[in-house]
Amino acid sequence: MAKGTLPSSDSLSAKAPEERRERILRATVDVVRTRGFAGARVSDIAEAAGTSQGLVLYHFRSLAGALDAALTLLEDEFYDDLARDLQEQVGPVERLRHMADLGAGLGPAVGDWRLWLELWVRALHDPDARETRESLDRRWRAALREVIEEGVAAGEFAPVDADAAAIRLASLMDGLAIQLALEDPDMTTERLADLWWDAAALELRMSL
Amino acid sequence: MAKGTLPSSDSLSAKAPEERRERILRATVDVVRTRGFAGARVSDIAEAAGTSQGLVLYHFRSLAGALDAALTLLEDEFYDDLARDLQEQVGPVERLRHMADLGAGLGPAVGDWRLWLELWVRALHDPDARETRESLDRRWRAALREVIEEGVAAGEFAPVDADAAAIRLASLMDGLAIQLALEDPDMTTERLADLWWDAAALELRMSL
DNA sequence: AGGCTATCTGAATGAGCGTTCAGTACATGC
DNA sequence: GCATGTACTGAACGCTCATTCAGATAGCCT
Repeated sequence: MAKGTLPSSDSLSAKAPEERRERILRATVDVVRTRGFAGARVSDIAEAAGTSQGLVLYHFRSLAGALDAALTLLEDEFYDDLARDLQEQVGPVERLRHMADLGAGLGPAVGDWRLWLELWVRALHDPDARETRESLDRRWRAALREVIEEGVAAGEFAPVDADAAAIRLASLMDGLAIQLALEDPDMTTERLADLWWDAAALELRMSL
Repeated sequence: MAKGTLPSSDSLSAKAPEERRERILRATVDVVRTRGFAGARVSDIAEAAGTSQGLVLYHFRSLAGALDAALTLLEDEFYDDLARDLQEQVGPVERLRHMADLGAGLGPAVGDWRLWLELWVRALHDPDARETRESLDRRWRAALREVIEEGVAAGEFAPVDADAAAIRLASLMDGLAIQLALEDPDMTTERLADLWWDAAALELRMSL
């Protein structure tokens, strides 16, 4: 007992290999979150996952491979979370309100904005990351545009240019989130949600 | 001839040491712009400056020292450029218009948004960078707020909450600029300037 | 002239880190 | 039971890169 691979009767393992792989992926995301893409070391990941360095490389071929895999995991989860989250809301106003909360980091979905910052900078130099972030952004913007169009159709919002409104509101969210991620003294989650919501009201001529 | 340090009679040098130091600083900024903070190597800087690695370390003690110095150079120039640039404009509307152009990367001032992205991420992990970016942001936001207050006082803008409007417009600029920096297919300098200007018009109830 | 200091170079050093590899343990099929 | 493949480990390798260092050069003071 108490050695490398544990037999199926032990407390850990079970369907060991896949579970292990998953653990490493989670660990990779965590490490990127705290150390950043540039600061992520194989040893950090291994330690965070409770495995050897060798295993990280065994499953993902290289550090870059692990980082890429973590990126796509993130992308997939973002899609799923966003879709599920928005389905739960009923009208356009509620959905929009919910998106404000998501951006402010309240919902479980989007996760940490620090990761987004990291992704952006990695996208500056890595084509894979560039594509991932573009895809994520498109998705988020499209969701926003749909909500806006829905609201316009329902007569809850003024008949605005949905495309422009969506890109502006999405960008505003990004910009506000930067301050939040960097812990700017005059930005909090509540203030972010308020500022964004007010901007949305203005943009869409909602009666507050 | 054609060896290490050149005598004062030669085509280069003159007040050599300071000039050399400056060259290295410029080179550092350039390298960060293209390779990023994380990718900047002493050898890159030396090569870009046309000097030896040794000299970079001689002047700045360490790579981190050079990066820090480049950061403060950036900060100083940003202040100067911004102040000078805005002084040249006459009314609040012109100034605001000018800020839109600055953000879009037209003026010579602000420089590349890629650098800002890099700064943000560095700020996530380095306290010095955090302070620099906070200071830069405060400055930019303050300038924006002043222009807004000026416009409100002159009756050109509606009597809005200048603080909220400034932080929103500044954040929107950041968010839009991210797309620009990442060369998102549906963002251009013109579109950025337009989107931002429209948002400002909306926010401040300017009659277009 | 002869030290002294500032400036500058190129090679050497050594640490950090990704990747490779030889080997162990276990499971499965024969 | 034996071979084979998968999962996994820890040590070793080798490369990149910041930093150190032993000089070289040129002005400056005396």
